[in-house]
Amino acid sequence: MGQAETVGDLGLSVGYVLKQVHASLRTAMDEALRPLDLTVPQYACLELLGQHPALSNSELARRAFVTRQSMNLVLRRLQERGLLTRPDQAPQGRELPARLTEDGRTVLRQASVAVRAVEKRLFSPLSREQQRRVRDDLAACLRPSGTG
Amino acid sequence: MGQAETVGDLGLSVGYVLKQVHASLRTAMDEALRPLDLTVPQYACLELLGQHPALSNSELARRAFVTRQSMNLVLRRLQERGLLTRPDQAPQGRELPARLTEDGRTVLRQASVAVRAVEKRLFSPLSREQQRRVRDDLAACLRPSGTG
DNA sequence: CAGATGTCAGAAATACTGATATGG
DNA sequence: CCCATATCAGTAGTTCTGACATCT
Repeated sequence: MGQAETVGDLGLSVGYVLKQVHASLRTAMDEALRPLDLTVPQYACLELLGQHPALSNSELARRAFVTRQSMNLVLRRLQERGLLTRPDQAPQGRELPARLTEDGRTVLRQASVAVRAVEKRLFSPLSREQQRRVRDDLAACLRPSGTG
Repeated sequence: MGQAETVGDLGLSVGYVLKQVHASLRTAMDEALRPLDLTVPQYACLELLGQHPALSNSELARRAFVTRQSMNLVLRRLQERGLLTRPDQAPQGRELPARLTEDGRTVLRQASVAVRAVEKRLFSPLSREQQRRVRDDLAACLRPSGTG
């Protein structure tokens, strides 16, 4: 092993470790949300609407890291289940602001509890101070993001 | 008001920030690997084989966070391109250990350079010390829970 | 028999691309 | 005209599920 120029060990790569934790989080969230019949994108949609009512499809897609097309399907499904409503006509422009129904808020509350429990368990090896530091450090990598 | 029990702000959730950084990393890696005609799973496969020769399909799938079926397709594609080889017959058991070809090593070297540049840029807001700390803290979240 | 592996097949969700229409 | 939005359509890559055979 004389490769000093390469990363040498994937375990030493911040990106690879990040991917591992993300995969663990995703899997755990899937399991936690399954009893509520929610996928992660569906939960993300509800959570976003809970905190930012009347977001449009495109805006929800951006914040949930999915395409507009995918978020469109998510919105339809959640609307079918009566968890949210969208106006038939755009109040202004083309945006159709989505809003949670009473049922939607109820499901969101249950989902939030489940997801927060998952996060708490996953990051339990870290102190609150460490968790705050990790969050802030990671957030610092998003600001300059010319990447998009 | 009245909802003081919820997270309140997704930006304060370690998981959400983690997801954002992961999405940025994934997008940037996609762009960096496109000129080499490699997808992220394909790159992951090459990188894993570069560091751990003769890994089997199932083992590669686990470490790359994809299903056996998906990794099977990845291996076929890379084999078609002559970047790796697999024995026609299993040396022992059912495992078909994959190995990089000379071309595979060449492509991997180029891909590694590109990906490391992406990581370096993404985490540039952090000092080397901060990067090390984030990596170690995240790694600490992987040891206990066998979730993923 | 149990367990891991490789592989095949079908259904489902998602992304990418392109196109259309509408509104600012 | 340019841009963002909503939506539809087609293609592709991925996942999930189930299944089967092989080897330890």
